[in-house]
Amino acid sequence: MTKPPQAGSDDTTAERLRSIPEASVARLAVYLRMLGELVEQGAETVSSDELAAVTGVNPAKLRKDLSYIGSYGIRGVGYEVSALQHRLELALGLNHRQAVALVGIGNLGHALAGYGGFSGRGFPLAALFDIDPDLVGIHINGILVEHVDAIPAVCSEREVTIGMIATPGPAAQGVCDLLVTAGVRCILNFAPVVLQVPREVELRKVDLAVELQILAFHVARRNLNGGQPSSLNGHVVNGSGGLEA
Amino acid sequence: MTKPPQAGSDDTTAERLRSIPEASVARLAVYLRMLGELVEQGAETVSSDELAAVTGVNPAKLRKDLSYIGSYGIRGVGYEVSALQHRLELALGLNHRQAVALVGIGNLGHALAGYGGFSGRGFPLAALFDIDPDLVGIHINGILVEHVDAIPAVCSEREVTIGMIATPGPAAQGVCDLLVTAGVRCILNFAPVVLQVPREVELRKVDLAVELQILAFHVARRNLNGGQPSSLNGHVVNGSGGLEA
DNA sequence: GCAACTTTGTGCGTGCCTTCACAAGCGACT
DNA sequence: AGTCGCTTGTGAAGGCACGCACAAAGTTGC
Repeated sequence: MTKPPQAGSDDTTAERLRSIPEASVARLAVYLRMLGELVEQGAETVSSDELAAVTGVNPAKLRKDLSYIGSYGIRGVGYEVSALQHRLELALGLNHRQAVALVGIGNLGHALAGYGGFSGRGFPLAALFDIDPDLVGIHINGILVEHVDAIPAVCSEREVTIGMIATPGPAAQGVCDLLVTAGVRCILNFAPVVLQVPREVELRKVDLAVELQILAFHVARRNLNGGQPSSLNGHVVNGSGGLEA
Repeated sequence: MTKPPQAGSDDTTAERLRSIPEASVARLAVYLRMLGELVEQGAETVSSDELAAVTGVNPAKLRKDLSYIGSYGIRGVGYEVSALQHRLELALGLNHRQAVALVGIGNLGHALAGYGGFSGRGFPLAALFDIDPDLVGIHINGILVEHVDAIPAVCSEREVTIGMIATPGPAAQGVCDLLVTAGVRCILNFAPVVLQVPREVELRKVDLAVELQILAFHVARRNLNGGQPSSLNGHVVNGSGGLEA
C-alpha cells in the first residue's frame, strides 16, 4: 500500500480525504505542528506513543487518525518525521497557499493582522478591510487596509479562498454576504452571531465568550461538589487551534 | 455552597449540572446570548423552533439541551424569555462573577484585554501580566499590567478563578504552573502548545492556526471533488464562542 | 536464519451525541 | 365545558467517535 507500485497516490488521497472524520481533521493539524517542532529538534523518526504523548492524545486514536490519510508508518520503528509531515501538509491542503482576507480591524482584527503565524503556515494575509475611514488607508504589517466596499473586487482579483470576519456582530452578516459574492467559499467567523450562508460555503465559528462560559460552568459544578475533585474532574478539552501572541 | 448531600429542592440543580453533556453546555451559552438579544427586542416568549432557527441548531436538540437544566417551558406557548435567561445564567454559573487573569500582553493579549465583552458578561478582568519590562506598569483599559512573578500573590489575593494564557508557546507552561500554584483551577490556553496540568485543573484550548487549517482541508476536499458541491457540502461548524472586535 | 522484541494498523465493543417521532400538556376559541 | 391546534419533553433508534486489544509486519541480536 505505501510502496507506490503505481503512482496511485493521487486517487488514494482523494478517496480518503472524503471520509476523514471531522474530529480527526482537527487533530491532524495538531500533529502537524508538533512534527514541525520535532524536525527542528532533529528527530528523524517518532513512534505513535511519543507523538501521542506530546499532543495529549490516545496513541490508538492517533494511529487511527493517521491511517485515514494512508499513513506511511514502519512497524517496529515508527513514523519518519519529515515524510509524515509532508504527507499531512498534503492532506490538509497546505501544498498550495491559501490567500486569506480579514474583515474588521478592531481589537481582535488588529491582533489577527499582526499575527505572524498565518503566512508562516501557508496562509498569507492577502487583504484587510474595514469600514472606518480612519483605518482605511493605513498599513498593518505592510498590508493596506481597504474599504469594505472593495471586498468583491479585491477578493476575486487576489483569489482569496478564505475569509475571516472579526467585525462587531451587527456588521457580520453584511460582510459575510460580500465575501460570498466575491467567491470566498470558506469563512472563519469571530463575530458573536450565527451567519447564514449558501450551502456551498463552509463556515466555522470561534466564540471566545462562550469558551469562558464553558469554563465558568465547570467552576460552578466544582463548587457544587464541595471543591472535592470527584472521579471525573480534571478534564482537558481543546476547542481548536493555537495562536501565538 | 456547603449543602448537605441531600437537600430536597436544591439537589435538582446540583444533580442535573453533573450530567449535562459537554456538547450541550457549549450550546447553552449560545442560547443565552440569543436570549439576551431577544430581551432587547422586547420578546416575552420564544418557541424552541424560533430559538433553534436563530442559533442554527436542531429544535429537538435544543429542547433536550434545555431539559438538562430542568427547563420551564410552557407547552403550546414556548419559553418565557427572561425566566429562561435567568435559569441559564444560574446553570452556567454566572450568578456570581468570576475574576479573570490574563497573562501575555502581546498581539492577542492586547486584543483580549481590550475586549469589553468579558466584564459585561460576568467575567471582569482582574489582572494583567507580562514579562516584558516595557509593558509592566502600563495600563490597558484601566487595568495595570504587572510582572509575571507577581502571579501567585496577585491571583490569590484577588480570588482569580479563571486564567487566560496568551503568551508565546515556549512561555506557556511556566505561566500555567504559576497560575495553578496561585490556585487557579480553570485555564483557557491560546498558546499553541499542549499544557500539562494537575487533574483538578480544567483546561481548554483555543488554537486559531488549527482552525484555519481545518478550513484549508475543506478547500482541498472541495477542489478534489471538482469544485462541485457533492451531497455533503455546506457544513456549518462552530468551534466555540464569539468575540466582538 | 531464527527468535524475540517493538510498533503499526485495525476489528470490535462501548458509550455519547444527535435526530426522529410521538404522547402529554397547555391555551384559545366556540 | 369541550374541542382543536400548537409546543414541549422524552423514549428509542441510528450514527459517530473513542479506546482496547490483537494480529501483522518490521527490526535487532545472536
